[in-house]
Amino acid sequence: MSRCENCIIRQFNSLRAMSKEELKKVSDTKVSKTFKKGDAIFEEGDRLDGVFCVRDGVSKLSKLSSNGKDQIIKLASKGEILGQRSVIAEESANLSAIAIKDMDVCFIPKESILHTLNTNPNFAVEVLRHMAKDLRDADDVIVNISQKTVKQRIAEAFIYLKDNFGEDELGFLNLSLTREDMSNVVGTATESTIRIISEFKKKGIIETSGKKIRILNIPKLETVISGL
Amino acid sequence: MSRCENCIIRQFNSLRAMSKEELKKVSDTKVSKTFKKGDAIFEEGDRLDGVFCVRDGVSKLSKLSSNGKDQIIKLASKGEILGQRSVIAEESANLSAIAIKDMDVCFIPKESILHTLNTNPNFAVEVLRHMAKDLRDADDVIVNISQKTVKQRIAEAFIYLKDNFGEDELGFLNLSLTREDMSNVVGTATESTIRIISEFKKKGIIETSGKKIRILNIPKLETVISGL
DNA sequence: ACCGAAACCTGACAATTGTCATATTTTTAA
DNA sequence: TTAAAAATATGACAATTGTCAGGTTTCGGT
Repeated sequence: MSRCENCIIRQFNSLRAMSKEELKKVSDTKVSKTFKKGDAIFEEGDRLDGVFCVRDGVSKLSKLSSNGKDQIIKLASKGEILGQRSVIAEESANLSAIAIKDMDVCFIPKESILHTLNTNPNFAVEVLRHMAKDLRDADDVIVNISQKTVKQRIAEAFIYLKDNFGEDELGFLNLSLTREDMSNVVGTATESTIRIISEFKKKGIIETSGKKIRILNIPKLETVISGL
Repeated sequence: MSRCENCIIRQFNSLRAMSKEELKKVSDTKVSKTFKKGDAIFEEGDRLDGVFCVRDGVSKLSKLSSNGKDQIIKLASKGEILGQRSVIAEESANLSAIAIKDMDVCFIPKESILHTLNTNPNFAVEVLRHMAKDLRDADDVIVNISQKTVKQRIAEAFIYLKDNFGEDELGFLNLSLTREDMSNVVGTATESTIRIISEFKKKGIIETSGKKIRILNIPKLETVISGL
């Protein structure tokens, strides 16, 4: 089994602020796990006794609202640490984490994390910086959802998917969400998303092939986002 | 001038995790300031060279959206620390802080904060816990804004104002927002807010006297929130 | 290759929310 | 106190979005 000390993923998250010794301890207690598309890594309300470091795949972090719909708060992929907020706050999970692409993760028991937090200020500050960034992102999402139209938000979501997950050789988005997941990201009804995607197709802004989506005209997308 | 070591406000925020010595240093470098209603403590994009500890009054933290409307992300009062996120992330402020009730704050230069963060893990973890809570709150706001109607959100806002800022002897809310600020909290047009408040008045759910608002029927408000 | 389930699509309509225009009331400041 | 400015209020209407009801297509497993 691979050792954390040699793990490249580490470079992308706060674990890089751990000392050699701390990493060794983490490595000794960690457990590799895999999750298939659709599997839950954890669910809202679960007590987490550790965090999950994503080595491969993608997970959606969502929260069930009182009207029965899921709201996707974030998409997490390689390098992200899941469950950190709950472990630090010593609360049960406020979000569910469901795999939307087969995942390869390391489970790290919370003891190593909490101990390092309490003894290594570098690590604590590194985690703090990450959380500060998440918080700013959340603020931006709040503004977007409440001040932009559904069409603008969907256009933004495509740009987001391109920028964060990239495109394959043929220009198709590496990560294609179902219309329903897309709706849960932007906070709207599935039918609305379908209609707007159809409209984008008719206008030559995007193109689909099977369930893959290719962005054809970024300037037009930007125009939609700007709301003109 | 009063000393941080004796400041009661400290109990409510992460400064309580500082040692006597650290507090003394903070106290020596801090500067008391007052802001009148309408004054900006700082604005979106400002580089902050410290944080602001609120001793009295209330501030709205808001972000301007591309369509020219403000979105209020949070209302901060006694005990809150403003600007912490930006100082920690070493970024310019992502939000503006405007006083909505005359304020009495202490400005604490970032050096003391950052130095303590890097040397006192207790303090770092305490700050982390606070930020973890803010992040969860932000997640909840995202779900609320995208999945609930304007009417539900306004009803929730009244409960929020009552729970967080309390009522005076006569049962009037201690903090009354203008209709415009209320709109910017729930993310809707001012006219919509006015209409819904009128409706609540007609239904005997709330009552107004001048610019003060009194909640008359909490169960009815809860019913509105539940969406039946 | 086939079946059932899930995903996708479209129309028709209703509900919600935003915009504009215009009063009225309240607050503020000279 | 009094005039100007800001906040509140309401109507009429348009735009956006949601819901329901029916389709078709695509996909995964046997």
